Amino acid sequence: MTSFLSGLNPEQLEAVTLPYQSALILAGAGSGKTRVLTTRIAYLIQSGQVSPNGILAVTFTNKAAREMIVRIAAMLPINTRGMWIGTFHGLCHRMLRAHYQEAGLPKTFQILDMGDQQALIKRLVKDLAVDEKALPPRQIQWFINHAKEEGQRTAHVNAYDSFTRKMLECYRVYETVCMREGIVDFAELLLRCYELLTDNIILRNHYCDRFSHILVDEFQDTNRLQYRWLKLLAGVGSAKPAAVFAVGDDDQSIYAFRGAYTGNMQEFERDFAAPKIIKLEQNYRSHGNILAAANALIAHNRGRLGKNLWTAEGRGEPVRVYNAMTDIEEATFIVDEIKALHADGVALSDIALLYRSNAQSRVLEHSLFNAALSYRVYGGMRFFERQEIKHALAYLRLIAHPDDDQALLRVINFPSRGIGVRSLEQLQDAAALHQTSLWAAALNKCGGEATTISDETKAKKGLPNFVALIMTMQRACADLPLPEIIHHVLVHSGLLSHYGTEREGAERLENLNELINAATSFVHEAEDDSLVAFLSHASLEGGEHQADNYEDALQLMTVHAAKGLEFHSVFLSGLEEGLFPHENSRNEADGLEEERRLMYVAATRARRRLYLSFSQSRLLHGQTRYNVPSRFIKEIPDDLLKWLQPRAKVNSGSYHVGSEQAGFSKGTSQWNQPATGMEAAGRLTSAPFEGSGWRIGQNVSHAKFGTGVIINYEGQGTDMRIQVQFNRAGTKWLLLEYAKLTPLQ
DNA sequence: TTCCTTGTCGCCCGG
DNA sequence: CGACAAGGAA
Repeated sequence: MTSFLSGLNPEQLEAVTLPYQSALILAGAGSGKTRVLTTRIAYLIQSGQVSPNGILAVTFTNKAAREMIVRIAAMLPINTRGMWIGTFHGLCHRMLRAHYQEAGLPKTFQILDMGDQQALIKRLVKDLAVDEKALPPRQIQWFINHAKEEGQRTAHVNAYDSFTRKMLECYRVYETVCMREGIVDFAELLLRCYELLTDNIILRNHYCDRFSHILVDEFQDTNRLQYRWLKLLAGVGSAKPAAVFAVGDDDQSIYAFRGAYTGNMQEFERDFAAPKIIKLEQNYRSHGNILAAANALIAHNRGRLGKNLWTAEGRGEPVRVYNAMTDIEEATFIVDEIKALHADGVALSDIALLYRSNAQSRVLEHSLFNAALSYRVYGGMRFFERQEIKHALAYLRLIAHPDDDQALLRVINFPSRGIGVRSLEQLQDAAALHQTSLWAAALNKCGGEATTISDETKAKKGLPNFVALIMTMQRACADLPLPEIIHHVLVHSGLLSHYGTEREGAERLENLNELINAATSFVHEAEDDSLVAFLSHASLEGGEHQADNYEDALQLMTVHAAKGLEFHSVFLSGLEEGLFPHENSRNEADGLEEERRLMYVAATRARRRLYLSFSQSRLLHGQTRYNVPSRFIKEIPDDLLKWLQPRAKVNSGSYHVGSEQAGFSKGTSQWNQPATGMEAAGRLTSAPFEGSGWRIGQNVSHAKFGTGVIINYEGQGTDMRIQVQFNRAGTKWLLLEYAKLTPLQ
């Protein structure tokens, strides 16, 4: 039975075999954290201390949850279904579905993702006639989520100033609408579940009795509400509290900006009466120099719980540093280096190219593309967030739950069926008047009329047509299996034919087809294969469709996205003040320290080779910026670094002439002046267009608009139109024949 | 109503 | 620079 215990180091073994008690495991990067967690679960079950039903394990990502299940299944020949393993949100969702009545939710309640939530708030802001400039929807969204993550309902928020009062007003209205429409956002899943367990003693006792062992991954990322939820579920203070096994690393806490509270780690010991803190400090991933660099860097942070990683491996290679003139040259260097590594036998998929913010990826991608290196960018648009998928899901949501205004607004006129802003306004007024959902208002308006419409009466237009469509779908789909429901909806909504005729529609059609495939595999895997369950799955999972590509490709991602991963070689680009550490971190308390932890996470991703690079100039947001090297480079001892020189001749020749000059000439724009006529002309170079007698860059005068410069033209002969940028009147297209322009100079 | 031009604004990101 | 929203013209 101890087979899976062999190979553990003493600290790991101690953690895995702890007696029935709460414990905090400080697990450094690459110290075998996941192995300890999964082995602990296997050990508890194998030794008969708990049945699978008594286990609850919580993670932050679906990926981590899946990995945990797979690894446990590999160790134990048992059905993992009995255990509750999932994300905080997934587990809360599960409880709310099981007890929707006690939680005061409709049976078919739907989950809002971030995009849905933002759209809803925008809609409300419009209705409230609030000034969007003074109260940006993004900020309102942040306010609401933040309040909920602190466990605060509208009644609990202190609003002393007018700004907060306005925010609070939005929060109130938002809550009312969510209740009426039966929708729930991510933070609400947690808060609602927390309140359910607080208010309902019978339920709470049931779950407290059931889960005797609770295991938490990435504990440093928990927010205050999650912490309280854990306390409640563990029955802290009761006669027999659960044993909570919390694994985390304060040095890798990089989500403070979304509510993670590292104080949870300090308070855990006291609140959960945990007699034991175990440190896992042996690193099995990186060579010595890389670890030494990471340790030296993170030592600059204060208030750490204290931990120093070491390795039994040798020192390995030094950390390489490259100083580039421009961002383009930096990219060229990285590409050359990756080619060399690849030629030496390192798989592309074992090399990561990391950056602080997504905006940096463009230049890098450009160079990779030109060098014909295959690469894969993580963190872009996710499957269930695509426009066409959102539209399809909206129809599905209406079938399951027609009071969902959000979904209705999304597709009431898509594909267009003649319901314009006017009819929509009337509908919204009617709904507001009776305090009902739009759907109810629509039914009211159409009376019994709509229900009698059969398929032949296509002549009917507008609202009645839409109402009939949804009702027909509801009837038709009542007894169909999920994939067929989706197929039916795609056909009858007109989405398929709409995208079939659109010029860029081929990929969208493919995605819609993929949606049916996703539903098919969902039906096979999930216990509950209903439409409502699938919709929840779509919101909670977001769809990480990245495992399907097995081509050997370089990995591009942000440092945040790289957490938890490891690679043979890691390139960390853009190590410049203002970029990394990011300038926005200057205003935040603990901002710099969080940036340093981010850097620590980045460095500890590398097994064998770590490259740090920075550039003296960089084009960002359409402006060339001149940066100084990141302080983080200076925080690494010199004897661990190896400064690389720019490659000689062939390469340097091309980038010095090309990009450096471009960088400096564009540098004039740093004064932020609007482009003058001369500049515009200079960029395009004077180009006469045939037979007209005019040329681009020509200064001209117009009777009404004043003076300006020709910047473009189209057509020919009497149809020729020219575009003139006037000094006062802006840019205009004019028919050359009638414009009566006077040439100047 | 749709298409196209014009203006604004921008960080990191899981569920 | 680009994505996206808002407003004007056909």
